[in-house]
Amino acid sequence: MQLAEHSVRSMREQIVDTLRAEVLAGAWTNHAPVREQALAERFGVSRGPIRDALQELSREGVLVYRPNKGVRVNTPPAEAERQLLQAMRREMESFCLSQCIDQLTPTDDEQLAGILAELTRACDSGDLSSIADCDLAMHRYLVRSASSELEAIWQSITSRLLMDYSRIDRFDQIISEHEAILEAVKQRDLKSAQQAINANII
Amino acid sequence: MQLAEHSVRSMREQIVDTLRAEVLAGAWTNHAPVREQALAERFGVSRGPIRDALQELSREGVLVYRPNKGVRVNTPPAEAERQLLQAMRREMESFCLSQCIDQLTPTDDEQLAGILAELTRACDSGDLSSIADCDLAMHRYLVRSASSELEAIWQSITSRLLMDYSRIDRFDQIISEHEAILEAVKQRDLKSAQQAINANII
DNA sequence: TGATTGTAAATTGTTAACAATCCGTTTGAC
DNA sequence: GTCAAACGGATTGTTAACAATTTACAATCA
Repeated sequence: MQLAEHSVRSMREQIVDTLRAEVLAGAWTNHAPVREQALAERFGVSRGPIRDALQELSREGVLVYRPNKGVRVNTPPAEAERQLLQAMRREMESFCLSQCIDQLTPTDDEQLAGILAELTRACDSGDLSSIADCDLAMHRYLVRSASSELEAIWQSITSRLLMDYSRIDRFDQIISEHEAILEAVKQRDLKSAQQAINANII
Repeated sequence: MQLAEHSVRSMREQIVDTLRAEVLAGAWTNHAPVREQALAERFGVSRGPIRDALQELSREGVLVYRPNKGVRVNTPPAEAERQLLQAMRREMESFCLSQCIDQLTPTDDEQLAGILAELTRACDSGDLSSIADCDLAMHRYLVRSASSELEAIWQSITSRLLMDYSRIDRFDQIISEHEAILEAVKQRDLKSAQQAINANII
């Protein structure tokens, strides 16, 4: 189960991942526009790579782009749309599990356990940005293990849900849900793993 | 066949739409890499907007990007993946139809009829690029009518299917399938329209 | 006052030059 | 002859300057 070469991450990808984590964790408001120059100075690069990153996040649904006016944080979807997006996310993750579960190695189990450990730490310290990051990282790992092709669609769906982690009040529930996923995956029990994932996607 | 609000299209969007139509119609091979300079000269702009367009098409799944090596045309998905993508496309278009069908106006009917007319012309002249364009345009119109938010995801799914229009041998079937869709939509008959669309997505 | 136009600053869009990287070919040692 | 290092052209990645557009605000007029 070989993942894509992670060592060679372009500048753009790093910026994209950083900004996405911040937006999805609710660190940005959608009232003020995002300014390219400010981000360029923050990351120590020119506006070029910043524009690339903002464009990618717009395509992904985290941000909204309007010609000559820059980008803003997207707004959460209407209820009916949200339900469709969640149904698609469930269907997708179930499929990816069925594709990859029998090809996972103990190394993958360790990777997932590592993410879970980090999630636990994040919950202890109440670091919302890190909680959001770890929660999604676990799901993303399984999707990517099945198909890097589907990962982009999964990310696009998940980003558009704009889940509000700041309204979570029971950190222990998040942890136990992800423990259940990891346990089922470790035992290569497809049905249980799918159930655990469906229970986690609410 | 474009909605009014899209009359002001940025340079990037125009390039993206042009290149996507060509790739999806099978006009490009995936053996040779796509060169930025050649496209820049063809469109009469610098490499900047070209890079933007190629990046967007990569995110969408039409092309595949590799750092420092440019982009290539994507390869069709494996069979299991293809079936998942099609199931998601069906689910999505059914949902969008249910959302928009009661809010469509006679103007929309005319727009759709116009696309169908163009599709018929394209089939008569055997213009594969135009056939692909019109086929997708009809579905896109209905998706966009329901939610511009979902349009990007729909496009991403549809692009990755990399449907091979060059293997179509019965043009009359495409036309009649789309006639059935238009007829059901005109009568605001949700069930029939959903059936007609499901029958068309093979 | 309230609306409208004109102007300047701020911001995004585009370009061309330069830097970094890749890839095929040559060169040279063994 | 084989292999590997080095060279050079081609291509992508980044930057800074410039152009086009938007926005905020002040001046003008009814």
